[in-house]
Amino acid sequence: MTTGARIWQVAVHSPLHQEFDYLPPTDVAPDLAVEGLRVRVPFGRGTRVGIITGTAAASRIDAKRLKRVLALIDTQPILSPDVFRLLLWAADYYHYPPGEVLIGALPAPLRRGDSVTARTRQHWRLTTAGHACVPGSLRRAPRQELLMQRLTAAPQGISAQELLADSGARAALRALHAKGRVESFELAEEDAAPSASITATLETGPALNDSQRAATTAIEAALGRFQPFLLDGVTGSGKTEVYFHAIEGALRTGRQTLLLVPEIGLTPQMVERVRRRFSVPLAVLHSGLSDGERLAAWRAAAEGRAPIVIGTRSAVFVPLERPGIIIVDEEHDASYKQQDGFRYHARDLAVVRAQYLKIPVVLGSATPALESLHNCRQDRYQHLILAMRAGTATPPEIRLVSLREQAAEHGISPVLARAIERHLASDHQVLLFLNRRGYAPTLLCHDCGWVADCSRCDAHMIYHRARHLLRCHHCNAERPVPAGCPTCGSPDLRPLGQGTEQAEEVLAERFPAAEIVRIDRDRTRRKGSLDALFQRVQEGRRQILLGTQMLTKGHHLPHVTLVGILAADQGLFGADFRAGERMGQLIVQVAGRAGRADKPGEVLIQTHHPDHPQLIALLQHDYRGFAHGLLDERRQAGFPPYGCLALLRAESVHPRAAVDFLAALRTELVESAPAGVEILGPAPPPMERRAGRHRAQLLFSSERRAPLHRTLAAAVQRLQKLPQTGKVRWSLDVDPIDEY
DNA sequence: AGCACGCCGACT
DNA sequence: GTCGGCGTGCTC
Repeated sequence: MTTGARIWQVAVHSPLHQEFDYLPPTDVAPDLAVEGLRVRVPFGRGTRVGIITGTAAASRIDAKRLKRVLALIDTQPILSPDVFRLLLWAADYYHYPPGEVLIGALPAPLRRGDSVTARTRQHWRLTTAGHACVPGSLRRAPRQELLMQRLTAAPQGISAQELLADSGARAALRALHAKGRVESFELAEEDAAPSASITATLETGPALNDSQRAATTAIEAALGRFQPFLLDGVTGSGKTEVYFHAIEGALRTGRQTLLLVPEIGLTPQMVERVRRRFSVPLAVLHSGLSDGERLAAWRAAAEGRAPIVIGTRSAVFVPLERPGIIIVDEEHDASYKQQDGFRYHARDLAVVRAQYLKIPVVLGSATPALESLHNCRQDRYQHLILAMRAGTATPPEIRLVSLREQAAEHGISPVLARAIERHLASDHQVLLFLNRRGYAPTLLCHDCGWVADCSRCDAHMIYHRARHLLRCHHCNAERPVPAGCPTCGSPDLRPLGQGTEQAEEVLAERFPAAEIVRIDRDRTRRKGSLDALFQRVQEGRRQILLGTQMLTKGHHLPHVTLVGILAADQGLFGADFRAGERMGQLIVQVAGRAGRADKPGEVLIQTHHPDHPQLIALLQHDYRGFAHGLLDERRQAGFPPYGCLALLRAESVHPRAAVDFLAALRTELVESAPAGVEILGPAPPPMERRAGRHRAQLLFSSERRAPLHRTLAAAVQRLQKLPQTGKVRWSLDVDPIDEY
């Protein structure tokens, strides 16, 4: 045995569930610490970028087949130790190829092998004329004023990247340049000064109430050690204010905050609030960025130039130079779970990362996930409960409207109709929730019962009246509305059921004095149109807002006093075990939109099941009681968080291929499966055929994690060797959040 | 995933 | 006689 490692293990972007062994380059010191460095390696016929994950004295691979690393790309690890470790842990936990996980976590230019360190960077500083300017002389141009302030405080100049991290800064900087007050210059990378110390806050927040203060105190006391918190408070209880105090706490100790938010839609709002509050550079990471922008934000976070990093799901993997705290806003939100490829859960990984970093992590929600509540019960998380803020209106009154006793006319019961009249008459807004786009979910032949079905999915096509076509909401197929029934020729084709498009029409007829604002994906496909709609709602009165899921996501709607849920039952009886939890979260989130400040709110829920125990619990404004009821059911059924699940999905264009494939796997696995691991299926998912592919799934369940994990590892091993009869595509989903 | 090798239809 | 369809096999 020699002292130096003779083999480097390298993760390469490839779907193979393994790392690859290479010989080190000939000119490298044998004791060089190489873990985490990027390398260029020969792979197959070409060459690729890889990351060194470890070293070994020997390889299982035949020496003749071993190739040599072509070149080292980095001199420092490309990822921080915690992120490196987190990614490797996640690759193992989610049974996803380590190369894809590691390389996939890098911004695109780094994935291709670009150097992380640019030679020089553009900087800006004040000119002599700029120095002569009186502070406050730009009161009518606040962005320019802010830039001037920051540049005055930094005589050595500030990098363009840092300055331009703020929205609108580009135009402001141009204006100042045109006035001759600022000039740019190039500064070598190594001379670039770290950002000036961060103290100033732009705006002071409202005074904290007792429960906010208690939460803030607990979080600040935990700075510097690992401690998960569940910050549990209804809409209007001031969670954001607690986040801001936590961020301030981290800033005071010179540490960065990683703030995770659900997918775009909410992001611009949160970013704006943070910007207004803190005069520090932000790094913002979301899916809408170009490669260059993403790299710039990533580097600002990794190099510690951005004290606050805000991002969606994938930002959980962004390295931080001086991490202080991680905050996950709306932690129950499903968008934290990646739904294809590497199916990780960013909230869960945030907790793991915080543990590695020995820092606190705050999960905030008005409707926490059952998993998080369970973790509080187990004392793994500290439960911080925010009381309703003083001065806020009493919580809205929630009532069920039974659709058994009174028929709804075009989806609106008389009780709801009267309530709408009443609230509009007092100059308020009404929000109606209907989770179904289009005009009608079915087109039916009145004579023979024919229904318009999608040819590629097991689903009805939705009738869209405005565009006069049929569309499948699962595969987006479109076709014209037939003039007559394709089966019997009858011209009497009728829309059946109700979607938002139809509700809009009905409401316009019933409430001619009100403006109807429909908000759903059909309306807001274009970028920015959602913001425009909400802007109109901010300014308007006597409006009926009608929409889908989108309406539940945290926009402030101060003039809404009545919320109506037109059809609560759709969600209650969904196929999978999370349907009840989702429905409850949805009702509470929508109800949270009703009534603010001085205007008392009212919530009406239309249902055919007014005696449903889950609905009744929600009437008492007792989400936690509701959740604990669901948890008891989960315990009895052995479902998460009392057991672990994994779902193996398979699909193929051939009708039986996916089922056969999974059946073959199952046969191989059951012989060796450890005790306590159940393998159910192959079973058809809720929609057996989708976009022309036939689907099947295998459900793995176990009370304990370890044996499940071993079974899944074995499953993946075999899956790769199984003959691919009929081109079966498969994917494994550990901790699935839905069943299709 | 790439990227090649490998056997069967319509083109200069 | 070739260009090219995507089936299957491999990557240290």
